[in-house]
Amino acid sequence: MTQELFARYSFLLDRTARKVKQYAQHQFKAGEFDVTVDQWLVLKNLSENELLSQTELANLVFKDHPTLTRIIDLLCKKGYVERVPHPQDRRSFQLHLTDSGLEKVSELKPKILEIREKAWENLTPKDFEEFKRILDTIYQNLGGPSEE
Amino acid sequence: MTQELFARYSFLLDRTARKVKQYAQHQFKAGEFDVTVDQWLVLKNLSENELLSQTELANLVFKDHPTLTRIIDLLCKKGYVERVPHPQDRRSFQLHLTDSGLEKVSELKPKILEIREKAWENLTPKDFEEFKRILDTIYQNLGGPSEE
DNA sequence: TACCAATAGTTAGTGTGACAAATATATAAA
DNA sequence: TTTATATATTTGTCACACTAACTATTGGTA
Repeated sequence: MTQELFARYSFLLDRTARKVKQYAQHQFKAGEFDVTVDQWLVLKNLSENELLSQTELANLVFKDHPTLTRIIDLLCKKGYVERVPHPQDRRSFQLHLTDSGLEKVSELKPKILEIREKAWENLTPKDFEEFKRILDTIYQNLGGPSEE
Repeated sequence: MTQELFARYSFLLDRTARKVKQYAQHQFKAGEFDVTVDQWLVLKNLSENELLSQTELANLVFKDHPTLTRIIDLLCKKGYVERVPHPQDRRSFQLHLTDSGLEKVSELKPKILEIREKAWENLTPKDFEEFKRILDTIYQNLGGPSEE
């Protein structure tokens, strides 16, 4: 009987994740941020780790390689990122934020933190801990690597 | 400073939702279920509510109309669902599970409940309550309708 | 040196999500 | 009745997730 509930929770999880993304995307659009939510995730990680390869970046943001290839294509087209040939390994690139990309990150960072905050109204720091613990447990139950 | 954490939680939420879907999809494929996770959600809701219109169904599963149109197209192509013209309103359809669709639902239902259960190992019923409460709060914070 | 498996990245195909716009029909107002 | 507005669904476009297949390169090994 509780079994029936499990399916329900996976539904709520999916629905909420989509809502969170959709809400952020609306705010991004309203503020004319010129990037999508996923593009922002990539930009932000690049600003925190220079000279990553695409594989390293893929592991950081938990996206697969084809998806990342396309996101980077788009960010290159927008002039925020450059693919620099790796000096030793001709198969790979070092990803590099352009000046324009750096500027974009510092411009958007505070605005996006503010947008993200909205979701957590009426919730306590203890709730965050519980939420994180449950999400991580689910992730690991399904074969994901545990958080370091 | 806690601000930085918020962005992190939205990342974990997205990552976990994708993992849950990915895990289920792998099991669906291994079991040759012949439907995707989203197609299953639609089938299941149709089995619980006969003669829905697409709009009613869209509201149940929280998908937008174009997405639902396409999922139903695929389910029709697979022979699980039929669009029956609405007797009074020529704009709309009544969605109808075929015999094959009914059979598919009863065949898959127990298997899928079992798959869903996996995510909740090491978690208590109290955790489920907390999780549901937090997810619903986030959903409502971002403008979603509250649960009835 | 020649072969071979592993790795980095890309491309193509399908399904889904969001959004805008179009079509057809229904209903209400003038 | 005519007009206006609202509703049900579809179509088109872009972005992302996942799979499979492909190219190029690397590094180990016979």
